[in-house]
Amino acid sequence: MSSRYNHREVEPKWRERWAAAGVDRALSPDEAKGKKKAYVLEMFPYPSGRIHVGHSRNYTMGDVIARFRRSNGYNVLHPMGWDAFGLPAENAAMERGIHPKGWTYDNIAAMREQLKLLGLMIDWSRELATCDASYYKHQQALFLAFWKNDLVYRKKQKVNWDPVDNTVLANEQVVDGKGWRSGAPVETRELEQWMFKVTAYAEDLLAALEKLEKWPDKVRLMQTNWIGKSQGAKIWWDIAEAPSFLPPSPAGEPNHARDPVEVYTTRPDTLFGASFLALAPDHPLTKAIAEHNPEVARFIEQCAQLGTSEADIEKAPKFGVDLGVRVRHPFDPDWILPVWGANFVLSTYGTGAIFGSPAGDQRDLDFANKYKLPFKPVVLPPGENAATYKVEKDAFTDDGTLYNSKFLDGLSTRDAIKAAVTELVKLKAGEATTQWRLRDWGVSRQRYWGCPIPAIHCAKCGVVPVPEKDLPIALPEDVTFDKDKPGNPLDRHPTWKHTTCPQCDGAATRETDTLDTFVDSSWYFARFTDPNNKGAPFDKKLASYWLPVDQYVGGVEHAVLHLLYARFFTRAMRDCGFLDGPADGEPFKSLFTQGMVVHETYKSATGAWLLPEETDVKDGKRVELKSGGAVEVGAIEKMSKSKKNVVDLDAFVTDFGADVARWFVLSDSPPERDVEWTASGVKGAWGFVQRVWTLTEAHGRAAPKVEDTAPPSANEGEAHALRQLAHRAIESVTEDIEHFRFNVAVARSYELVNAIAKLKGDDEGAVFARGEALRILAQLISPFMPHLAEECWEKLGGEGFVATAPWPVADAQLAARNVVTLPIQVNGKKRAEIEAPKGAAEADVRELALQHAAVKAFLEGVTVRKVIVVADRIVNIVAN
RNA sequence: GCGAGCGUGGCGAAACCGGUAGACGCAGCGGACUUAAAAUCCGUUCGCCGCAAGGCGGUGCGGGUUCAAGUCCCGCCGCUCGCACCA
Repeated sequence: MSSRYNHREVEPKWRERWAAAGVDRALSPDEAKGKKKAYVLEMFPYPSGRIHVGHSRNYTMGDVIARFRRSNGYNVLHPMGWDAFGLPAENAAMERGIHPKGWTYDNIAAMREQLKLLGLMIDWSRELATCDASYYKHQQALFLAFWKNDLVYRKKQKVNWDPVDNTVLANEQVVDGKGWRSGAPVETRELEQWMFKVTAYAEDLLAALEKLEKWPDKVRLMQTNWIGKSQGAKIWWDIAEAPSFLPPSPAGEPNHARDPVEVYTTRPDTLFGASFLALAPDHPLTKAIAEHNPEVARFIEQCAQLGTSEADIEKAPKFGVDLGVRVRHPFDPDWILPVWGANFVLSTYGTGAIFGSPAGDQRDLDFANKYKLPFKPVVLPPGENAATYKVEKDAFTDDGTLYNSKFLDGLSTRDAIKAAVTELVKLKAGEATTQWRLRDWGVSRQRYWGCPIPAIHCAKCGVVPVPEKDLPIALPEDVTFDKDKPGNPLDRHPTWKHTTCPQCDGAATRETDTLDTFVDSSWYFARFTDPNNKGAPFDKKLASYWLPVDQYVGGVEHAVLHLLYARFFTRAMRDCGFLDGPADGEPFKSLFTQGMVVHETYKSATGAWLLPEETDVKDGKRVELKSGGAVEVGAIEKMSKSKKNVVDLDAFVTDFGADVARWFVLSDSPPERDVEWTASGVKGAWGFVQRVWTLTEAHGRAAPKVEDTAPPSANEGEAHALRQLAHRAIESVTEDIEHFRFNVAVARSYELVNAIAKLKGDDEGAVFARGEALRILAQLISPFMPHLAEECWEKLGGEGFVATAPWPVADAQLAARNVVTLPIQVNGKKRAEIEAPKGAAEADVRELALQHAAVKAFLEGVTVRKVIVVADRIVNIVAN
């Protein structure tokens, strides 16, 4: 009689045995002589509290790859750590009076235990947390090195300011232009901020994308667009008229009343369609006028309330104000245009000033229509007539032929751009220029729970770096988070910031800004190569051995910022002498962006979110367990704590086991797409686990070894068919894992199990074929369900761990398909099937197809015009 | 608003480089076993017409290219992600 598979005993047993045998450990380069290395990494988690099954997908995918590589003889590095600085810890501190440090470390302890339950093959000896001084000490050293190498500077930047809470707001803390806690309208303030010179590498960050062949095209495209290299022109517009209040200044000094306004455009060809100039609200000229013109001042104020989020600014209705300045058209001194301030002009791109050419740009058109500014079209779309073509509500932004444009008339868009630039250069009114959308990275945060910036402000010496011997600059722990004492706790700490200047020994203050948490995650993958190094961020040799990360797995939401910053950091670390490799500066050789786990959301009668386990289905309706009241079933959304649509990992593993969770999140949906967590899916995975175990146990004897010769009866009839299928499964699953088609690998495993169950009989051949297939099955599922696979492996008399056994190799002869089924189409519609030997000659196949009775019926009365034979695939007969 | 992606049965999906649409799983239906249920096993399941053989239609919508389109091109619709201080 077969016993039920008991995951509660089996799973912890194997985890203990793996740990005792050190299966999870990465070998040192010396120990691993002769082995290839594989560095597999999942984006490390923020320790937000507890792990739910949604998180597990990302780590399971990485684990499948890590285990697969281990089985294929690689020296595998698969580490885990914590992205432990950040806002939620401070929010928890404010809301619940807990210290961010205690909250964070408690969460880490809980989540570590949960992750261990999953049976991930992780080298826990390399665990790190970015909030440890032992980690951020080295980050401060990197900051100082970047500073020394001219990759760090200070600059004024706009921030969202909450005037009630007296604090800087993150974009996500601005809701409808108001602070999320105070509800006060947001103001924009300028603060002196620390910047990383990412743009120093703009050209290389762009060019190198082409070589990242194992990154998804969509991510490369998003990065390309983000970097946004564009060719265009700067144009200088002479001022014809300016308000008299703009103060005059001596020659040679900047003067808003006299200096031309510089504009950047990618479309100088549309200059004759210019209707106005528009400046950003924080353009120097706009600001200078606002000092004397209340209407312009109000305009700036209104813009400030939009916050700093580009999405919010661009979604807002367009508005502007006439600045009272008039400029001359570069191609016609008598043509005078108005200068406006406009909310849709971004100060962070180009020169913060544009010329509006309404017929050729939708935003310019909307603006011109709103303020009744006259304009005319200058680009004629292909196929349109100049006499009748009109632009009213829809701008034409594509290429066409120039008209209404004097010397540019008749030229194509492309030629006209060149001609216009040539003319601008001749008139000394402009020049060709390359523009980037990419900006330098502002890393200052006015927050407590982050890495302190190692700088000192001295009244005499200015801003001075902290000497390296004084690192780490550690966060003080005695801080308060009272709601009524707002601002940065570091800044208001009574003693922490007071120090002496390392240069003049005079009284000085520490920098109280901390680093953006994106900095923490920009180099952690390098630290993992040598996580316990006390004297340096990491050893050069170890980093060169392990880097780049061979397989990086994470959410597509990081497609731009995190990945770009990490690419910048690797280059910067290399150029500052920390890294020898990878020479191309690319940290991640292969990238996979996985989909999320989504789940239905539930709301009680009172409108409160409910956990799935707080509800049940009764008579086809979902009800609240506690009250019996009706539950409103909401949208299927990404599992998140706030909507409570989460399934906690501990409880699930207790009920069903880690293997069921792992199998489920990889089944059904392709890894890059979202997967919905459902009870029926769990049931399916559970049933599969039981079935594999039942079949293995029922077999009741050791499986043949790889080197054993099959008895002749195993190569006949059904036994032979099972052997073929098993060896084809090896080929397929191996390919599927290589290409991240985990859901297909799962389907192949089902097919194999179905075939094993189907083969009856206890003769020598059947026993051999079944034993062999079960052994192969245990190996093929071992990266997905490692605990079950070990138990089966042991039952089948396998030596050692299945986790360290060499990956099975398909017998090419058994896996080969000698006969193929070819569909025969007549005029593209399938009419028959024929069987033909693989690689059969085209003429033979053609003949077979034409002679087929069913085909002949369709060819009666028509002439065969053409017969297309695609070898081993299809035959299509064209006839009429 | 801008940039990117996705859309296939009742449901999750598969389909390699343009070559049999629906593998595999879930759910359903029919049956076997059983006092009964659960579990298990066997069969069946895209729609329409047909006793059947078979035929016709079908991959969000509308066009196009091709001997052949889920796959390529153009235009829509819907959803998801990112937009620089969430991580």
